[in-house]
Amino acid sequence: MRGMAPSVFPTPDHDHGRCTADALAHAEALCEARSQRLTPIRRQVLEALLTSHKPLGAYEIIELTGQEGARPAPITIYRALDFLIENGLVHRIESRNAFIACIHNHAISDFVVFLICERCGAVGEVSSRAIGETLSNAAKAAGFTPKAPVVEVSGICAHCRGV
Amino acid sequence: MRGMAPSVFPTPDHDHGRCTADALAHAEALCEARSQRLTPIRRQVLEALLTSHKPLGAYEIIELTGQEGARPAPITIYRALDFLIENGLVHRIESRNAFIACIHNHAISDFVVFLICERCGAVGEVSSRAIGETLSNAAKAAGFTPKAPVVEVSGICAHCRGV
DNA sequence: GATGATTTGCTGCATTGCAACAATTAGTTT
DNA sequence: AAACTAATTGTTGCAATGCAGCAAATCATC
Repeated sequence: MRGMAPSVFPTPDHDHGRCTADALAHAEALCEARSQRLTPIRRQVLEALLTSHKPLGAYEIIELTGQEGARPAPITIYRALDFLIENGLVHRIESRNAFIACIHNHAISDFVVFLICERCGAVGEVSSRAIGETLSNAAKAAGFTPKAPVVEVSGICAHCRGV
Repeated sequence: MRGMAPSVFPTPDHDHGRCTADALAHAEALCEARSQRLTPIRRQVLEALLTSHKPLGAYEIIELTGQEGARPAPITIYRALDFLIENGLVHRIESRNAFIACIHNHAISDFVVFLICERCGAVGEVSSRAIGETLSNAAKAAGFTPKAPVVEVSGICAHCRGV
């Protein structure tokens, strides 16, 4: 079910618990395979992001992870985020200074476009080979060797536009 | 030598004074046409960006504009930047928290790709209809109504790769 | 020059992000 | 199990980015 037409936006009625659980399982498997440690803190940060399904600022994550009195320091969250981003489990949304869990199973190098709804804050994730190639060609035409493209598009999602 | 394929990266040997002067003249004409005021501060900020030809942080601009003892407050620079961005004279590079003068004469709505050299910091500006359309189509396929795409590509420019 | 709108100055502060070192924990070896 | 090494987390502190709110100055128009 995954692969050909990946769900771009998570529909409001999707099985959220399931999708969170799946993503967590995937994260565990991936860390296992790489001999990386998905420690409690890292797991909590990932869970917070998966649960929200929207981009969260680092300080919002602090709120969400430290319920029981003691809340983690900012640097703790940033370190967990660094780990998750390096392992392709989380993306950083540059235009928002925020972070979002990746619900696709793509490689870190895969080309990704983020569609960010200005109204509800939802983020759609499109992985388009066509765009990647077009972009890559344009870069090369300018003598530029591309590395990590950041493509973030603001707009209004189908749901908010009132389908 | 230039012209049809618009200069993506400013070559290191281009007539810098000329290009700065041209851009300033264009900015003046544009503000005039719109009954907007290109005040001294706004002009100084634009000049600083044009002179550097690289993305500058807001606080770098403060350094560059306040030589004679009194340096402008951050908010002053941010306000000038807001004005310049609204009028399409300056772009914000989200992935760097930095700003760069626009040396093309495109409309605000035009689609622009920034090629950011990781080594020398130079920024190339490509305006590609093909990319714009591909992106727009992908967004629409997801039921998304796009507004302002941010496309920023890190990499190594031709000059630094040692042409 | 009085009036209203725009711009700038000023004070203060919120947000984002990380450095540096100590303490702890996990994993490995003897 | 004790010792050792590497990775992770805690703590303190702070740098960088960005803006709110109000007062003062400037501009445009009548």
